[in-house]
Amino acid sequence: MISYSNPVIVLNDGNIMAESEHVLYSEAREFLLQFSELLKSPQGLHTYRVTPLTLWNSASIGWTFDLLMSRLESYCKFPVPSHIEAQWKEWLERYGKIVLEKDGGTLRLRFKDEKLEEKIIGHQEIIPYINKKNGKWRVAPRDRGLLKQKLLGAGFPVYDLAGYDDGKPLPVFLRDKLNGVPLVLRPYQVKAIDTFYREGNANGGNGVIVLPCGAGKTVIGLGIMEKCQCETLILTNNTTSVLQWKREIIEKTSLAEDQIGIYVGTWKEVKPVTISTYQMLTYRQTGTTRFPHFSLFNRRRWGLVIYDEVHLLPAPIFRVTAEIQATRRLGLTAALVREDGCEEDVFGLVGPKIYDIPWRKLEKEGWIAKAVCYEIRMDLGEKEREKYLSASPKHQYRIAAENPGKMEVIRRLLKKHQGEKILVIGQYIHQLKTISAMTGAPLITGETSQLVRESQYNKFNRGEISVLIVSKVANFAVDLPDASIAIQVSGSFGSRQEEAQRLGRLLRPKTDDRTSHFYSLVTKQTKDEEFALRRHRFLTEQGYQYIIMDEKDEKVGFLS
DNA sequence: TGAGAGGGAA
DNA sequence: CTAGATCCCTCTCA
Repeated sequence: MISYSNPVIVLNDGNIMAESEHVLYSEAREFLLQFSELLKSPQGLHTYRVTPLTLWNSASIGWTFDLLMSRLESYCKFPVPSHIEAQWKEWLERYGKIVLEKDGGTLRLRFKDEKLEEKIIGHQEIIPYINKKNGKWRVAPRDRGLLKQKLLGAGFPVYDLAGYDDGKPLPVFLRDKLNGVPLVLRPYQVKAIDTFYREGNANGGNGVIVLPCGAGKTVIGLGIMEKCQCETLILTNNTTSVLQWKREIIEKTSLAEDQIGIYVGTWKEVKPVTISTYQMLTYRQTGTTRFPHFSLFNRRRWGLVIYDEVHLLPAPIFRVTAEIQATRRLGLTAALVREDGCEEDVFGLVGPKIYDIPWRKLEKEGWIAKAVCYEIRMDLGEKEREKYLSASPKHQYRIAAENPGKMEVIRRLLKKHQGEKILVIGQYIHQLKTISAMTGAPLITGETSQLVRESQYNKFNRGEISVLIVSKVANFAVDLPDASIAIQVSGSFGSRQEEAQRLGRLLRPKTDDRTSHFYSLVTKQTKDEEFALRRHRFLTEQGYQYIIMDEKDEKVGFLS
């Protein structure tokens, strides 16, 4: 029921405002994220944005317009402006109105609404992919992806029911090899797998699954391989991750080592299950335009392609992906946010977001550790402030991020959490070296050899050292040990993805059930503050609250 | 034959 | 855009 005591207002421009301190807020947030995204989250009043893409994602998991509106009204202070309601209805209901289906040996585009057919005729860019005969819109199978991409770009999502090639069969079964028993999956993992693979449903078989770090995304990939029973190509973003996939497949499925190939710079093998990197595939000889390794997509009859860390998928891979629309495609990520605006390509070519479980829900159920986030704000010293003001905008962020005043806070936090496993994470090597010199804790950067990294990680794991200082290596390293405390001293501009990744380091469940603490150190009234706010956005969207502290450890507010 | 440095790319 | 990490390839040296 609409009521003035509710927390939500839909504005005339279509944005949604919600009172973040309201008792109904966390419930409302979970609902709003079903069809919108968080735009701004200042204290007190949060803004959400609805776009065609956010609505299509919600349609793809089954929301209808009427269901959405009736549920929305139960959180609203006032009725939704009628022109906004009409706009949303139009956008949402486009999903499913244009269907691509099999028709003999070719494909056919069918309209459930004649008006849409008329609208689309006017779009020049799709003409090359259409052959209109006897009132039927025929599409060549090889144009399946490009047509979908062009139509999506024009604002018309295509509901693809043309089905998949099964690929070459490959028996795969989940099993706990160590104990010789079937592998037991967590309930949400089973649900994610079932959502992807629906028997007899041509639309089951492509899409993106979003799950926090430590929630077992690899196992979901393996579970889907078990459902598909076919040869599989797995793409990921670095070699450590390639090796990790291989190890998990050997440990947790019936597949033997010789059925798994890795395809990277130093070692190239194509086997029934092959694991490669995005950089391998996007490699081009300098000065040429060919991608010599794209052929990997045709080396075997893959029935499934898994895109690990799909938020990092580079542009050329989208192009190949457009050509393999008849192959099942699974995207995995902890945070489906891109700062380059290619979300639409992920949606169009890999698939919509089909499964997404809020981080806080997994926390409540005990699958990931409890975590509290802090933003500690401090001043910039007089001398530094002068330097900041006279610096070019390009350098200002760095000056603020490297604020020497952060040192004292780090010292205090290290003392406060003495005895716990602590990661200090930052973006500037110079700053990290200073911290390492001050604390005596070892520093790991991209320069550190794999051997040394491994030995430090082991010492940290065994508790021989309790503080580890890490650069951006922490963003990519899958083998970085986990901790219960993280101190973020600087970060990559506005990267939400990075912040999510860093908190993720603290989320492996703790044996003693302890709470993890994530500290973000920010210099007041500088660009550092601005970027920090942007970085926090993904986690606040997930329901994490940042407790704002001043230098003296006094609580001064909340960001939620 | 393999290790290691260096360049280019995204 | 930044700064940094990573991966690919090629070249050199033993």
